[in-house]
Amino acid sequence: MPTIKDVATMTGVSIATVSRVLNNQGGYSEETREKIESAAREINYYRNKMAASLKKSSARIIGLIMPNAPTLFYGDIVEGIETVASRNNYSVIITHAGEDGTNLMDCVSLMAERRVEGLIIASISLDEAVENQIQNLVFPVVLVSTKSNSGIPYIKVDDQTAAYDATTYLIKHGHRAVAIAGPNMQDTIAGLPRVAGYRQAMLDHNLPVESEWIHSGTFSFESGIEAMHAFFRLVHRPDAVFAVSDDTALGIMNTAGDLGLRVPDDIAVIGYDNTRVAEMANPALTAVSQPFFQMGAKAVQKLTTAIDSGQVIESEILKHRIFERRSV
Amino acid sequence: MPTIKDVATMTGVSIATVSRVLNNQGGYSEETREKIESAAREINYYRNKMAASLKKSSARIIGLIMPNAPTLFYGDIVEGIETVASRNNYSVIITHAGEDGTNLMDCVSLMAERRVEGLIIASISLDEAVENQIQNLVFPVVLVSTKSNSGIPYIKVDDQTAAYDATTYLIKHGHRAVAIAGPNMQDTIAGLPRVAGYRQAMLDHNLPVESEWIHSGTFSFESGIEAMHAFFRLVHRPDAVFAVSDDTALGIMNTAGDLGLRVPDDIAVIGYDNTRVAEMANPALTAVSQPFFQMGAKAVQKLTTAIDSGQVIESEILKHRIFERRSV
DNA sequence: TCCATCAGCGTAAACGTTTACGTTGATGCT
DNA sequence: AGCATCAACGTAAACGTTTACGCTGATGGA
Repeated sequence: MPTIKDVATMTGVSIATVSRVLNNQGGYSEETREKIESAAREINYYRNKMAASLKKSSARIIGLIMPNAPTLFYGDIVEGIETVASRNNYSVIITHAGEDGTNLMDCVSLMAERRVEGLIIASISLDEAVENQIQNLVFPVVLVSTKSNSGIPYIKVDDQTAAYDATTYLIKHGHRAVAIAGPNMQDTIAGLPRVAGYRQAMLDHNLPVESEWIHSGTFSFESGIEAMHAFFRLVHRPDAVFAVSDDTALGIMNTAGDLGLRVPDDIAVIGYDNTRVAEMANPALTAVSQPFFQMGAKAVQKLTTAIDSGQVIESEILKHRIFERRSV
Repeated sequence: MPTIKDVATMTGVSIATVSRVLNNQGGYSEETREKIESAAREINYYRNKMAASLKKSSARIIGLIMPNAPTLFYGDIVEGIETVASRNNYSVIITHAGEDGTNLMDCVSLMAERRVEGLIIASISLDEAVENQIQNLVFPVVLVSTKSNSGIPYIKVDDQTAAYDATTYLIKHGHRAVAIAGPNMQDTIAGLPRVAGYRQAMLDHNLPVESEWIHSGTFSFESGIEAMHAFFRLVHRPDAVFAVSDDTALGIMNTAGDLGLRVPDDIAVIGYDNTRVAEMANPALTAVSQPFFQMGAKAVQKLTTAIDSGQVIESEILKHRIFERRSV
């Protein structure tokens, strides 16, 4: 590939001058600028950012580590990140850490080797080894839609109060036997807090919760199907369910339909995430939202200001919101 | 950040030796390897891939350019790409080219400056300027879910025969008044070919097509809603519709329900894409599939073999398939 | 006329690696 | 003893930039 040296010899100037016009730094005549620019165009010259980054020790790359889970909000979060990244002249490089983040340490190391200037880890819960590794990094890291208990900053909604609000919403609409479907009980970030919020809401409204009303799962569509079948068999059948994801909510709604129950008349359901399928469901799904795009955007903003200022990043709880549609 | 030189002075060897053990190249004793490795760990050394890439003039990065369109298959295609990329020790760097690829030239330039070794452009149609730019690139480029008429290789399904098969499927199931909903008539890649396939299928089965049965749109959910309302008002109302995307299909199904029509009894619908929502729809949506994950995976495979061999990439038509569910 | 100033440009070092090539000492063989 | 061989390492150049610093000639002012 052509280098700066090629265009320098073509135009009879030094590489320093070429570099200067390529970076609009001034210190050259209008005439030489035109010569250089047309020469560069002619030989199809593209500057080598790797070399520049090496010299400046600033690669203008931010890293993104995602789980392999086939989630519908994947695109939103990536777009949020990439949008504000590119606006600040950063490129983003993306990796997957396996279904449950098995591969996370390697991903972090890779990012360090690539000399990213900031790192975002989305929707993966960290074990102690990774937390240690991250503490020793020289660039800022921020978690999105997950959290840490060792000081690594994160951006997420408050799962517990979001869950609290969701079930309270059901209660306010007259439901007394409300169930929860889909939470992974091993998941201390998105699982347990949501059932805790659910429990608290029931408690605060003096409603009993039967143990069969808590049907755990994996946040998946299938979890919703299983849960609904289980609920259906109950003698004291719930009349509303808080699904811990939109996928799960659709599973609930579909099998409710198969079972001859009408949503929301026979059974109300509220979802979680407010992905694009929520409005496409039938009936349209009422859901509490996680603002994925905004989360990604905010993560990059925090990262860039941290990079520029050297200041440490503060965690932030984003406010959720219930999007009322027609499933309750 | 610590460099190779730091660990060299720490252990009393030269940087060449450090480099050798870091790359498992042999030519050192077991003793020094251990010294070096533990020293590296101690000072938290990460090799600088940018510097290495500069020297080796191989960055092991492949570029991915996506549209900004909020599509549900975004995640699948990215995962397909990243999975086989990382398996081959490539990182992937991702950019968005705006809603309709407005920004595409800049994106390509950025990729060239970052010295990607291969480039994937997904789901964006190229204008002449970009095609020219791409022709002059020194690294291989492959298009995914879009095509080119100037020799740039692509991977996609055959939209026209896929559309043909979809409407034939409806016809075989006894429908005679089949409509098409959602195609963008400006889109010569995903729009026109699909209505052409639709028309051909109708023609081959001696079925008349009324002009009102072709309801154009933007592949969106809303397009489906509009189309269904329009169909409903017709005196000769269609009894089946081929939706040009799953989103559109859901729009059709939902408003059909609102209008008191039952799917598939009163009106059958077949989707396109077979995204994850297809199985989550109610009733589950029969759809012709685009294998997004596989498309991404295949793109990277072609890219890596092209990089290694220098050979030119051949376009490939992936076979679509109809996933039969319950909407027809 | 002389000097200061400055636009316009060149020189060279540095960024952190990789790697061709050279060097050293030990070992084995005759 | 003499030599070849080889394991184990060091030296230094190179990759393509950026940038501090220095230089030159023209210009203007006194």
